[in-house]
Amino acid sequence: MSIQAQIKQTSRALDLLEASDGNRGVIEALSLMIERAKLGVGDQLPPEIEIARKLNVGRAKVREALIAWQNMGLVTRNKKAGTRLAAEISSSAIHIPVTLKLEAESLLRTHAVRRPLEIEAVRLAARNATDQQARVIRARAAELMTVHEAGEDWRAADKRFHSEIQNATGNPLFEQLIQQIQRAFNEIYEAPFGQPHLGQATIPLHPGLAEAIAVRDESAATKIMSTILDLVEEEVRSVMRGLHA
Amino acid sequence: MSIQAQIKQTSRALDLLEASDGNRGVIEALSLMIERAKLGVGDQLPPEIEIARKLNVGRAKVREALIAWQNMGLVTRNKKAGTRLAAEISSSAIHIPVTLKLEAESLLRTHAVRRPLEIEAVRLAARNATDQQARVIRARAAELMTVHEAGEDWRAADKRFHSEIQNATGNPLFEQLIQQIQRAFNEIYEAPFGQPHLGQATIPLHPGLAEAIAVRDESAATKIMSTILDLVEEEVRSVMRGLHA
DNA sequence: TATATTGATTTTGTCGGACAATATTGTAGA
DNA sequence: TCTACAATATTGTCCGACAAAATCAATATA
Repeated sequence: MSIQAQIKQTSRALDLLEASDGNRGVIEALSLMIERAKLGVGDQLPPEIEIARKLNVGRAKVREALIAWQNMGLVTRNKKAGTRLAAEISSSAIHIPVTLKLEAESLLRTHAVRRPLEIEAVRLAARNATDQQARVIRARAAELMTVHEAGEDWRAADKRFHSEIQNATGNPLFEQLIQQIQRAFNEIYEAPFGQPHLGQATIPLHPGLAEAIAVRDESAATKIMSTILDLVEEEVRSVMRGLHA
Repeated sequence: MSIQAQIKQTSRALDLLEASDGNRGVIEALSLMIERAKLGVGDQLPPEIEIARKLNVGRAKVREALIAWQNMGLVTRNKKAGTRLAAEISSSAIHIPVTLKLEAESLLRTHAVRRPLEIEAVRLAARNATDQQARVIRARAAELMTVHEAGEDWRAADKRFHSEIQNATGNPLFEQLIQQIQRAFNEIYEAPFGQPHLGQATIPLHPGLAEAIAVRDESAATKIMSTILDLVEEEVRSVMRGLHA
């Protein structure tokens, strides 16, 4: 290898920290700025021009960083209204974009990916939940039953229940991943089929699930969760059959 | 509401299709262009300026679209080398961005999420693999062993092996998700710890895994995969311990 | 001949300035 | 008090220019 090439490599390795991928520097500086100013969800950022001046970079660079955040759903941008925070931003966190490529026939595939994650989440919840969390899970299940029996829209309550379970795993990634997959699922489901009210049949199973987690019975909990997922899958299949007919 | 405001709203609703979020139009046009030109993974796109001319928009707009794709991992961009496709792009697919928020201590958490996905992938592969796919998996395992015994860098071969398994599930979402999580894992791993050569100890187990899948033994296959994941996890733990000491 | 160096070229990256589009805000009038 | 209109701030888009870097080709050197 030539001397110059060696020098090049060395210097590149040294620069990796700050230069590694384009506007990372700007993003980090912005995160820090936000943290310092104690901006929370809903707060407005300074205009692009001002940020650019403050960070001593061009407006284009700031724009790219902000657009990247917009694509990740961390901020919303509007003319005149400016850029507003849509999620908590801390300088210690890395946001990693993952893209799911969804085609029309992806409904069942999405569900197939969700399955192992949900089951593992339930298992971990049964293993790791604190007594406090177990109580909350039981309460959420009771709440869900009340809403359901009253004939009201139970989806929000259902979501709260499962959120609590995922929260009890002790690993926030489960909640993040599952909910985003769920969101993707709804996105392709709503388009052709309208309002999703999937999973009605599974609701009577929920109190049992809560109970199994509360008494730390991993095997019973995963078994119930598995049944729930089976029912949902069956429902999806029948809806799709109905559509093709 | 004023008449003008009403008109405004109506026209906005009509425009929603194409204008909804900024450069969606450009992105769609680009997808179509790529599909027409039959560009696949690894192929190079025309330079920004040319794309801009062809789509009759400014270079800035094209750049934003391409950068959005870059952030989603769909393309790679380099000076002089140009923009290359890193994933299949078709106009019929939706790319849904999912962002994982990773904190410093996320290494093990990332692994914990990967675990159920990998195990389920292996199970499905054992169930669904065609004879042809089984043969390829066996071949990849043999290849991996050769490379490893020769003392060379086995990571690429390892990746090919696991890709083939995920491919054999019949559900492309598994491959997408697992590999992106893996990418995230490496991103936080490489930064503090340097070269990642994790999983060396698991290589001797790989031929057995290939064999189990080939003979459709789901339970043996998931068992071996589980062991492999355990070993990797232990390795991560020990590396982290070494660092804290 | 083979290898290393140098230089040319192409493409993305960054900047600055200008104007367009538009949502918000304020203001005047019914 | 509400409605319609105008002013204004901010993002969105375009253009032109140059910087930076990676690749490729030609040249020099061992």
